[in-house]
Amino acid sequence: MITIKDVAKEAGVSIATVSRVLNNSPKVSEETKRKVLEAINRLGYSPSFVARSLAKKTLKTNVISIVVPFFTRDFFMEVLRGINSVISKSDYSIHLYNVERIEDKERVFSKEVFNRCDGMIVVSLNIQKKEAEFIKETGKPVVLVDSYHPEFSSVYVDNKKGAYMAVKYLITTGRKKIAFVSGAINDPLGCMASYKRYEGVLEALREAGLEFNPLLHIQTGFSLEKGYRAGKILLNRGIPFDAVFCTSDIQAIGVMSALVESGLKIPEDVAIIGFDDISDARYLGLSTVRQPMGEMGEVGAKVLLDLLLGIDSSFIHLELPLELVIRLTS
Amino acid sequence: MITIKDVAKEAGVSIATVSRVLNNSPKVSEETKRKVLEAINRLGYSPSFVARSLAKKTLKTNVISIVVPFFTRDFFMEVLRGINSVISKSDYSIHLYNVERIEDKERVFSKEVFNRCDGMIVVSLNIQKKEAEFIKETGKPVVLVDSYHPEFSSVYVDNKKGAYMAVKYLITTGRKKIAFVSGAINDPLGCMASYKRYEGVLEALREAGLEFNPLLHIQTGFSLEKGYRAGKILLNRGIPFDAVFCTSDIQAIGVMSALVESGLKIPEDVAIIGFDDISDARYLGLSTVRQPMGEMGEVGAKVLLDLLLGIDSSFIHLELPLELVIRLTS
DNA sequence: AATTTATAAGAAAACGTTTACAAAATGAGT
DNA sequence: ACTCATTTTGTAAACGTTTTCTTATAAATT
Repeated sequence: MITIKDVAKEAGVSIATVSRVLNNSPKVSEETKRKVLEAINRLGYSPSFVARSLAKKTLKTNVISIVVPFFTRDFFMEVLRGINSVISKSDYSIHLYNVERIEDKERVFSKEVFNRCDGMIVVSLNIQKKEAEFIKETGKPVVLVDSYHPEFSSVYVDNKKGAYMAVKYLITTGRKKIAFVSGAINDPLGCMASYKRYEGVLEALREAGLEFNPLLHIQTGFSLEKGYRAGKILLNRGIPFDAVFCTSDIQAIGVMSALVESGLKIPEDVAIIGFDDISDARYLGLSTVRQPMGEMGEVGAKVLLDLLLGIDSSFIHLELPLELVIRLTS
Repeated sequence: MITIKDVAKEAGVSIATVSRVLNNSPKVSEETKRKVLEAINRLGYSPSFVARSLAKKTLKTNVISIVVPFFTRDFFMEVLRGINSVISKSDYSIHLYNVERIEDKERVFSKEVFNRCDGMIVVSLNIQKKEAEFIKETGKPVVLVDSYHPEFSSVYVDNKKGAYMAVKYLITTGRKKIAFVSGAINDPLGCMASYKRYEGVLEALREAGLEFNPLLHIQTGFSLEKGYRAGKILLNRGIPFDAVFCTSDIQAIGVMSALVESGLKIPEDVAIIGFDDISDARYLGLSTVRQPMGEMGEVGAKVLLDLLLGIDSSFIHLELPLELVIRLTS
């Protein structure tokens, strides 16, 4: 391994000078700078990141940790794409932590992880009191995407309102028996989206004087298959319904295929509205509540980058708008 | 910041002893071990990763770099999921590099990146001679997923054969004018999949004495929208075709919706076969060439983990099988 | 020419660990 | 009680940088 010493010898200067060139300190003559640069080139030297971090007071790692549950889901993919599009233009690289179980979450909020990065983006996970304290102690900036906490910069949408808009629209267009396919209302990892959307559904129904029928509510996973099964279950229960609101497009697509399979016409017999507006939704003509997935990621990443630059004024709580997109299924 | 010195003082021993406890060296009495552990606990000490790496000869980072182009595409997502499912069980964490442009690729094969990880998984990218030499120099293990190079462990499928199977099937079932929707044949990043599949198409046609009509070949991106447009273009050209083979399911779904929109019946008028077998394919009844996306990732990650353990016998060139899945579109 | 001031370069002390080596402490065998 | 081996502990030298002092050199002021 080639070290700064080798470079110093090759260039005929001291290691201090080499270091200064490396950190382009102004206090070094053009002449020696050239010599050192040449030596570096000749030897193909690249400074040890580890030694560097140790010597500098500030343990800069140039790494941003991203914590995301089930990162293979469409929503998280889109958020990740947004984050990545910003970060890949900086000189930070990405540490990715996929959390699917409680243990994973615990592992992430540890010194080991925080020691190795300069900042963190947490997607969709709720920050508990203990975790918040821990983060504060590390002193490193953390921004929340699709989640809210008073003490951390957050970029999010109003999930309750989104669901409210969708269900209200269904009601306005004459639907009276509205089924609801959601993720787990009490998510063990603390993803609040399903819960908030549940609240929105309740509010819209209450406002219209309609009753919420728990038998028309299915809690299930975020996949096409799970949506398909939810559709089957709803049909099997034999309770009539004329609309389905789903907490994700992928579930909605699954529900839709189950209904179509049973000979139901959409939207004549049953209207369907999803959530997210993934690209498939456009092509399938699925009505949905569009949330700016990529943008949430982008904005979150930008905010973190600013915080890392020390721009404290970039602390922010930003709500991005949702949009009800009506297509062919409602 | 709490250092090993503080712990030593608190426990009333020397820093060497603390270090021994940390690295659970056998040469330390139970009694002192307990004292040290207590002190560590009391102080909430966590060793500096950076100092540690510097002191150890072997600069272990406990990081695995994953290099993947356009990681938001279904195929790469599935591969990533496979990789992650293995790595998340180890104590390695993941550095993710998304490469979309040539510059990105150059940036990745650099000392800066290799210094910060113990090994690398490269997905779908072709390794050039220069890059291979560079990697060899670093001495760090690299495994290739969905790509092949004689000098590196590789896990891959036979793309040529996959395309051959699909097209041969179409021919066997009476199709004569077969369109081909692919990614770029000469991918600037060196993804060989489209090229290999192109070869497979040519071979199947030649074998059957059919001619390849370049006007029935569209090179485009891997998205539903691009597939949709490809379908439109094919229709607009006015050249009759009775089948379409696509290099990905997502393109196939796009093509399909364009054809259906024009009133064509599938598979009566036009048969369609995709590639990948993403979950949507099953629900949409899309015929396809299934490749074990998740498994490629899993196996690749396992091989890398073994190599990192120093098990040199785990160097491997492994071809995983493809399977032609016939559903409703062919 | 002698003094001061700027500027450029070097010497050496950090940074927080690990580890080879030396030194105690313990215990067994006489 | 005395040596010798064995275990446990401490001391100090690495690891590859940065950075604070110094010091040497050149330029500017008297």
